[in-house]
Amino acid sequence: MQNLLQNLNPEQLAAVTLPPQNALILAGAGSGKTRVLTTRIAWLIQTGQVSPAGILAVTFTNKAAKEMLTRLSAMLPINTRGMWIGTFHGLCNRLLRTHYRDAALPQSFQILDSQDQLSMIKRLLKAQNVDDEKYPPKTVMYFINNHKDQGLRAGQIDAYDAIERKLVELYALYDDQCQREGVVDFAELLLRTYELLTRNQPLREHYQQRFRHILVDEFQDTNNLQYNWLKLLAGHGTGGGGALFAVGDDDQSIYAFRGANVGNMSAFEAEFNVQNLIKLEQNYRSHGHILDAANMLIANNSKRLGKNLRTDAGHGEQVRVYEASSDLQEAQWIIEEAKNLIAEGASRSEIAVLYRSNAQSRVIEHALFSAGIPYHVYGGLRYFQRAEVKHAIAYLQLMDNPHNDSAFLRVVNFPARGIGARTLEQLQNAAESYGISLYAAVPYMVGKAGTSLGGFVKLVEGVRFETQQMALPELVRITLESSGLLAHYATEKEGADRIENLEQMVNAATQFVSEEGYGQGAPAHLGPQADAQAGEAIVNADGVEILDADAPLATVMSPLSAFLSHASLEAGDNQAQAGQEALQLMTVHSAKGLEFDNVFITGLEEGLFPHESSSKEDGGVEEERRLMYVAITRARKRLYMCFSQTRMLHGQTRYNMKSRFFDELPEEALKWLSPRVQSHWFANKKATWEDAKLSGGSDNAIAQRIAQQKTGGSGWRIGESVVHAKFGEGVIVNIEGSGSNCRAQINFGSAGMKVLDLSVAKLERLGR
DNA sequence: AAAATTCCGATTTTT
DNA sequence: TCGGAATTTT
Repeated sequence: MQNLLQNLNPEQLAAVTLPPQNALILAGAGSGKTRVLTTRIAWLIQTGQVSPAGILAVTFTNKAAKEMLTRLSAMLPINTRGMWIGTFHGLCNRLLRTHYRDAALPQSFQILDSQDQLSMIKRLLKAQNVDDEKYPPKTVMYFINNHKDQGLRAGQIDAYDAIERKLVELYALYDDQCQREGVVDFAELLLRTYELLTRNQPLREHYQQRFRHILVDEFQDTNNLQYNWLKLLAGHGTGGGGALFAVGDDDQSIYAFRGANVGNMSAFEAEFNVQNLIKLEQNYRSHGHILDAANMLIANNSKRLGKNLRTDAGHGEQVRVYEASSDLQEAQWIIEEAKNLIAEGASRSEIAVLYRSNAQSRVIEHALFSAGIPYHVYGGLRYFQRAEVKHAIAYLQLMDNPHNDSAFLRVVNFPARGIGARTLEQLQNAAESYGISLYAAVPYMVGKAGTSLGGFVKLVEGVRFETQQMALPELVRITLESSGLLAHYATEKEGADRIENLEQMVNAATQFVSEEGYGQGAPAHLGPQADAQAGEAIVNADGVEILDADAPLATVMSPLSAFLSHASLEAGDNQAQAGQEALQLMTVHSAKGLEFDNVFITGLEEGLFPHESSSKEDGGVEEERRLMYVAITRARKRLYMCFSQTRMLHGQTRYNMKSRFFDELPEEALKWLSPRVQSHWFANKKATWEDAKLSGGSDNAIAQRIAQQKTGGSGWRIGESVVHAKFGEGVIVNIEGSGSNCRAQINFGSAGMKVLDLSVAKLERLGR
């Protein structure tokens, strides 16, 4: 215990040892948030205030859940099994598996990832003869998901026009189809669980009484459904529920675009009558100048809960700012500085290059590649998303639940076995008219189609039978073999990597079996294991028996089902990073939660960061500012910021102004590395030749770029910075016509793009 | 059924 | 511009 609370600062200590009441912890970046969360759990258990089974800890990502578990088992001598620590989706999965009958799901329901969901919607639109120009599949998907995230079923939506009515209809049809197939999408996991607990009083009360302490990480990222889900479990308004301990940072709320509602923080404070609000403002990560920059920037946001980070570390070095003339040159500069850092002894993995959008990585990657510096890009395809792996998973899914049409269609003719588009169309019609799955419709097919499809069914059934008594890894191996996938890729030229990925799956299954505590030899197909310790049986007043969805999962899921859930809910690592020392390239979003000694924030230009589409939605710029805040607070020792006067985007050269965020940073914390007086025209001219050299451009390319420096005889040049009395600072993007008919297209940033007559408009040159 | 061609979209992302 | 998905050609 002494150990546990050692070295906590007063605020952290206060948070950890709060009485069992609702609490809101405002945890600034680098303030030891995870430490507080895990120490709180350990303290509650060690002081005997709660048993491990009374703990529910919820996170958003598997990574965060895993980290919490790891830290906890280091702190506590006891088994962490009894605690419920996981993601919203993972916990819902567990609840639904246990109470599948009450939730009206088949025991081996399967989880659709976003890809599967989209393809299912496409299929639905086709079957319904819906014009996909008028109702793009993506739009339908967003409509469905957004409403599920709000807790709304199709029947609960008020539609005001024909289009909305159609979307509602499609939503209902989609849900029907999912139900027929026995599949659920990600949002459905949450909504189903919410509805289950709302509807079923004994179940609800059982879990409300069980979970004495509910702890939530990254609370600012919760959407409305998640908030209501927590409210329900915490027994809000019933008096009988547990205490909700929410940890979050409103200044790091950067996921509004996927439904996160920062307002949940203040809603929680008000609705749960929170008496315990603790701010963690002591930062253990960054040097002073970096924190000053972050603090001053974020102060420009309104509606904050209010927080100011402080550090005991000194000022440290200033933030280095660089203005490049082109995106190529920006990349070149980054590489020079990175080389210097490495020469000074910095480890490559302690250098991060952050950007607002993925498209920006290309130029930087190219430059790094040319310079021979190893790098790692975050956010590529994850293991379980790879085509070949998804194919293998589809075969496994069919063995566990043959009515999953997505899985059926994915592999019915892969590897090719002569089942073409016509055959499948017939099959889909049959399935449609009988209201059954494709698999179930196969017996209705006659002739050649019947034979070929029947062969496929026999294949699936055959493997299923053959593997009945096998353990999971063995089952996976046989499936890879019998499906013909291995043989198929063996004939492909580029198949070696794919085969390796497939073989990797046997290892993944082996690892899964040992980590999840399945008896090594347990048959993969078998349902809840007889020898596994059963969950505690509860009988309510009406004599209804409730089985607690307790660990281990083996009590409620067959190893195969569990493995398939795992594959859907945890898509796995992004590519084989080879573990070598490499520069870290990623978007600002994916950098959240990480920290590095040295950080580059790149592309700090109006239109890019803040992104132009953010200025259209209200609160958009404030969210971009929070994003910038996240970016700045990633850095421990050294922070670089850069921007470029010209940039190639979607095949066109764009002329951007420097980001407004520079004006919101303390000048004394910045060190400008590039001369700021240089005119755009001169810089562009220079850029033209430098870029030509960098990219090895031909004379033709050089001439083309120089041709862009046309003036229209107006005295103004493209790329030049100007000031207009009304619109403020801008950059000339294009010049049309000549003489008295000469008009210039000018990007005034937040004031928008304007076309001005140069003989009329009063413009001044900007000597920056 | 594979190969070639056209078309489309383009912020951010986890489950 | 460029990568992927959809469509058409061989």
